[in-house]
Amino acid sequence: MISQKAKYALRALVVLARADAEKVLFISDIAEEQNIPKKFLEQILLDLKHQGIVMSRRGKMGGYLLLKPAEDITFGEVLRLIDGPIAPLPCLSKIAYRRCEDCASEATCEIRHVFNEVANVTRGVLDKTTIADCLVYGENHNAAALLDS
Amino acid sequence: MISQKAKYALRALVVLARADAEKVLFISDIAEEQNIPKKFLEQILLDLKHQGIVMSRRGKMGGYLLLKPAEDITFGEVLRLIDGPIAPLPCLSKIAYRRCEDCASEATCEIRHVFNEVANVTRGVLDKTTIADCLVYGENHNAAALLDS
DNA sequence: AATAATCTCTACCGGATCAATCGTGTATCA
DNA sequence: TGATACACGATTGATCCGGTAGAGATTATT
Repeated sequence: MISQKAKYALRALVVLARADAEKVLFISDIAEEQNIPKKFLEQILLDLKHQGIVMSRRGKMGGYLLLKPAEDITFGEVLRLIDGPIAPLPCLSKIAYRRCEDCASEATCEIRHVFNEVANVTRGVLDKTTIADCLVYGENHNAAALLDS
Repeated sequence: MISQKAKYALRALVVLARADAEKVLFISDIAEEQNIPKKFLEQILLDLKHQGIVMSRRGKMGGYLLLKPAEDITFGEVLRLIDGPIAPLPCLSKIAYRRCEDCASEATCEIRHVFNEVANVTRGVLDKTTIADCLVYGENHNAAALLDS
């Protein structure tokens, strides 16, 4: 399960991507559209800003906008920075490798290859999918909403 | 990341699978071989017993053994029962579906398809891999240990 | 019958993490 | 100058994680 925070981050980025480039959006507007607690979203966008994914302008008429094109922001990137490693075991993480202390040896660890395979397939999806790939789904918003109900 | 508990569970099952069928193993022997805190492993094996994966015999000379052949115990099964759903979103779980409260509609949710794809590929690995698939790696234990060091 | 070795089960604990919320500060525009 | 935005650190309450403690039940051995 990914965290609520990561979910919010991804959805906020989609909203920003949907807006015209160069146009700044208020935190409050994004929060309202996506049902995200405003103060929580502040933190999240601040994190994304520190990681160079979005930019902000302060003061009245301030707001947020994407710093990179949506095609260049992958799900993997966002998830790693919000939730940490994607790998299911610390000894398989690329960004935060850590030995399993209780494990005698990585070569003979009985379960490591299985989770290595898991890590590879999930990275396969997450590192190739970008925020831009989500934009199509927002288009016929109303039609889809009807279908779902 | 999977939990420590799940890791222990899987490794304990591998140990049980490696023993002759019908032979009961002490918790303490499994714990020692795999560096698992004994009291914690007690709880884990009890869980696995309640789920019908292992059997126990009480009293002196008691112990645990597999209730099903190792080929029939999948990683997915064990992970679901220890760590809960494999799906990265509650609205994608098969064993514990739950609507995302903040999400307006599943059909228009911008990120749902991406995580659905993730869920499918990870389930693809975890539900086809069994405890028996791990047994080969334990065989030339010593050779592999040397290579790893 | 006593004893020792095992599993059974419930309760508990400290620390970490999660999902927010609060409050204050700072920049900017009208 | 005042209103409106973001900036940022602190705090909170709930839950989970990893593990420990201890009493009890069951069985084998002596």
